[in-house]
Amino acid sequence: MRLDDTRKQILAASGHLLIQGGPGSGKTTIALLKAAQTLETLAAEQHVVFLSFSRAAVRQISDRVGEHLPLAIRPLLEVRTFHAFFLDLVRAHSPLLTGTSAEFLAPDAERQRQADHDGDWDSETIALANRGIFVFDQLAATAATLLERSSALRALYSDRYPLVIVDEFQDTNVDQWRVVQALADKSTVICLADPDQRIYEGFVKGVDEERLHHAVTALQPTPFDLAGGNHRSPGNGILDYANAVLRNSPAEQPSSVQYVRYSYPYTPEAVTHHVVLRLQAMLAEQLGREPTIVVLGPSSAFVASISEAISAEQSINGTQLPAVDHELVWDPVLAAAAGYVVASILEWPTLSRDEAVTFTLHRIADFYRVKFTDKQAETARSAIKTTNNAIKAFGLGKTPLSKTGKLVIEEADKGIQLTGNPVTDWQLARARLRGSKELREIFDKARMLRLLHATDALAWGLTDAWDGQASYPGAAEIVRRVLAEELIDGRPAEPRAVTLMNMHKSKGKEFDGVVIAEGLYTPKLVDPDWSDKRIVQQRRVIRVAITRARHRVFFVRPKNAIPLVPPKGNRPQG
DNA sequence: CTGAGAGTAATTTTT
DNA sequence: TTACTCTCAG
Repeated sequence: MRLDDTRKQILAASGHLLIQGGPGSGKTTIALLKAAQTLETLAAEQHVVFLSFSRAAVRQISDRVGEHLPLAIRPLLEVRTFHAFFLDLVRAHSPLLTGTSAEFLAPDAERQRQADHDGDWDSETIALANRGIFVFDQLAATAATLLERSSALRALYSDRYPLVIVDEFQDTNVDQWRVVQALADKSTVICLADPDQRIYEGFVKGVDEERLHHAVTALQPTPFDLAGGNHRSPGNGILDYANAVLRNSPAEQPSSVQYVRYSYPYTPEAVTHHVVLRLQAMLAEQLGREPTIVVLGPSSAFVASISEAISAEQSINGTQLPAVDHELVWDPVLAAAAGYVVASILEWPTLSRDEAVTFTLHRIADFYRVKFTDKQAETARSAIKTTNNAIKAFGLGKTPLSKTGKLVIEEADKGIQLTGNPVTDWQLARARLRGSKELREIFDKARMLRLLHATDALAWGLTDAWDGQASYPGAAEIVRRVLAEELIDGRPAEPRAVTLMNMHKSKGKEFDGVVIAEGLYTPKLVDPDWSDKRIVQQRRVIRVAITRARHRVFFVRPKNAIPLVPPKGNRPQG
């Protein structure tokens, strides 16, 4: 990359820096160049740390380290997620605060506890942290408190990390900001930010629209703006169009952005299937290689329904559409909980009738504990209660009142013939989950495990568990362990040709082609009934989604959806 | 206490 | 369309 004046100034500057720039403007690149400068001057034991939000982002940054840093100094740059960084800090130093060693509550365990807890969960997580038990959300707060209270610890960390780079600074929450502030006392801090990519403010606790102002006031950084540049999609109008959507300003629609409108009897899922294949063909021809494509939707549930549709071949208008191999990015916790239910059935042959029924019913209750969230409180709560009642009734030798309870007993009495092939046995066990609303739901969610491509690791684990005759003793525990490993330590999978995720999750990623789909009964892309604030926020999300594309964007929208931008001039838009 | 039926609303959360 | 919450009969 040729260095322009702004970049030369950044390399020449010292002290705290605030580097702003839009999607694809090269913030990461200039930060790596700046890091390289510092790395050459480090004393022994010193490192530079580059903090980002997600494992996927860490992976993308790490992949680019090779392009900008000489081999010899690469190990001195630590590219890490906030959480991994804080986890180490808390693990090493929280005994100072709590007097006991640190213990961590994984997300599924946290949600189960939350379901059993009466009263405010946030205050409970603080109480737990005071006893040395940490949920993910308390890691940043604890790290911040430790650094604020102990000048020795602050000095230790600043000495070890003379330069701290903070990615996606606009979306840092208050505790992450406290950590940065504490380190900024002695370390140099570089904040990378795009205020127009604030997509978490308002609903993620502690994320604040004033964050950049706080930083300017507290750190007095030298500001730089890379706004003009665009290295991701130069010359094809995608960025300009995305900015027009952000500002709701009139825009010419570039040929790289196309709309497909659907109406009854076509479903958004089927039309998206068609569009993905068409986009794949267009880009393959344009680029002369297999393109990467992402399908983005406003909600995870809607994206999951698209995933289900494109997993099978279907015909639309007499055209046969082949199934599309793809990856679905999905919250794995609930799918895992459904997986424990399936796995519990794989243990039946080695359990007594009593044990088998009770074990599986407990896993069903756990599923609803995990499902418990503020929004789905009543449904989950009543399912937990009903299942517990069934367990109690069964324990007393009575027939449970609930349908699910009766069905589990019925199935356990039938027994299950397993073969030792984990894949077919898994399907056999899963097929027992039907006949009631609860069992059907668990059946559906267990399907996600296949889509998460967790099944390879699962199959290996189960193969080890097979007792050689009839059963998989300890299967539920193995499933729990395999999935927990995937969740906490798993490196993000290699990007696949087609990926599906919600729009928020796409931030920081890039693909050759992007399909943005909008459903009929699922949340809209924009809705004039929303508050102005929500519309502005949603337009930021759509801009993020559009700018993931290097080459082409397709929208799939209902026929009557209102346009995202007013047409330019008086010409009617096609 | 469970589950059927009616009425209503449909987001986003890194680890 | 689907799924959540509330109400009420059995």
